[in-house]
Amino acid sequence: MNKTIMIVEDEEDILDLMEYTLTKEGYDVITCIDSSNIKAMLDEEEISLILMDRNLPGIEGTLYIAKLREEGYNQPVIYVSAKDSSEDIVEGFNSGGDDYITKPFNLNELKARVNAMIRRTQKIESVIKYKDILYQRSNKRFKIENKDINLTHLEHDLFLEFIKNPNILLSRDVLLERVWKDSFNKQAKTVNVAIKRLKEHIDPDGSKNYIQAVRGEGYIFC
Amino acid sequence: MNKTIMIVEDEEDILDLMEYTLTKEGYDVITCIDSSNIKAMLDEEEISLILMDRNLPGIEGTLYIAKLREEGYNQPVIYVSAKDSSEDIVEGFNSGGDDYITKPFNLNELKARVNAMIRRTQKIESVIKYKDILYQRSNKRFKIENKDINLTHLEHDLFLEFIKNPNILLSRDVLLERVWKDSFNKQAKTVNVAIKRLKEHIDPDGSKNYIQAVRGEGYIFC
DNA sequence: ATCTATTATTACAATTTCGCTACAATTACT
DNA sequence: AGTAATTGTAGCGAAATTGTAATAATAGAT
Repeated sequence: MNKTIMIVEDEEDILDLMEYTLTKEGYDVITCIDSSNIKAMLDEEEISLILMDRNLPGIEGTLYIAKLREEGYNQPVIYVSAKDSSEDIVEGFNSGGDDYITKPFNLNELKARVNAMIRRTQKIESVIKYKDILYQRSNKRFKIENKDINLTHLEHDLFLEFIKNPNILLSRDVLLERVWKDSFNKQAKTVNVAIKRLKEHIDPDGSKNYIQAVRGEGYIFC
Repeated sequence: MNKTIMIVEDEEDILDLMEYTLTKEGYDVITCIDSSNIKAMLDEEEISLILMDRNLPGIEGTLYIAKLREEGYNQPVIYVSAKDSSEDIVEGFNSGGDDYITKPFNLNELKARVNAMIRRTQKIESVIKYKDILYQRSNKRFKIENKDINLTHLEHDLFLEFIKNPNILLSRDVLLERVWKDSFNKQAKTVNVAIKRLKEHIDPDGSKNYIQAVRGEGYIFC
């Protein structure tokens, strides 16, 4: 699945150039020529990165991003701007930006910075390790103490959710929402049974205690 | 708890300048003048960011980082280098770097880039601290003197109410209303017992006296 | 020092939660 | 379609939690 990048830029030729370059690099690109429908896009699509001009019609890019951040939008932002003084750059970072590219920019550097930011923020780590548990994304399989574990589809998704959130309490509601696609018509007790079945596979003799119930709250993996 | 930054730089005056700047910015700094003990440091300390010169005695910085990445070290890396061509920069990112600052650099920009990288990569966990008590929102757990405390659901809610209102007198009615959902059919004496049970868990030997009764009024936590 | 109202403690009953099982429903695969 | 595997639901029992009431201890007033 391609990652989607949003480019906000009002100069058409620069916009086209960036879109062309990043599309060729394997990204899906959504373009905006002003800030009017950025939020709607962010709400609808899964945007992995925002490339942001600062000189937008109507509003300064950094002010817009600062507002977005306040509202909880957390997507990484790389400014692409002709404002190139140290003060401008610092302002960009302080407004919530993650990187700053000055115009005119080198296309290879743009690609490199975009790739690096996606790499860092999307954590496409091919393996996840936690204690004696190993997960390989390539084949979607878990190993515990180097032994292969056979899980059903549901158990896999459930365990992965725990592995991704070690030491974090997950309520039954949260689990239902994240692991079960059609969570609305499932009842919370369903989680109990699913977890019992998962435990049977990852810790048959119950010695490890990876997943613990927190009474009245949910389950925690540690 | 301060985040720790590792600086790898063989030019002493630059190293000192960076160390001074980042220390003033509130970071702990570990310095290396060559690559010889980087790995040992990474294994021992919790390093949040690596600032890396490329011209190290013995090995090219990008090669070293690429090797680290292969071995699974995942800490964010910002190169700080005099090599400033586009090719050099792209090479830096491709080796596994997350940002690239060219020498000579502006100190404010260094700070801004460092702060932004830390902000992005360190999901700051939300905690409440009061004296030797720590509450972690992520797992809804309390630590006292760094030891995990096991509380029941009710005790948890009750203690949290006190932690949120230190040095404020809370009447039994207020507590009932805020902590018990169905407060209308509970009697005030219920609070007494709940508090006694809470105390047993947070202060078994009664030495701390976190929560005190105020005769005729309620309870106060301090 | 004694008395009294308030709080702490204890014991027990009521309630809630969770793990487990058996079985039904659904899904996946041949 | 037929079969096996997976997943959801309901109910039971054990265990933990919580509320109530009775009793003991205590602080503050007289």
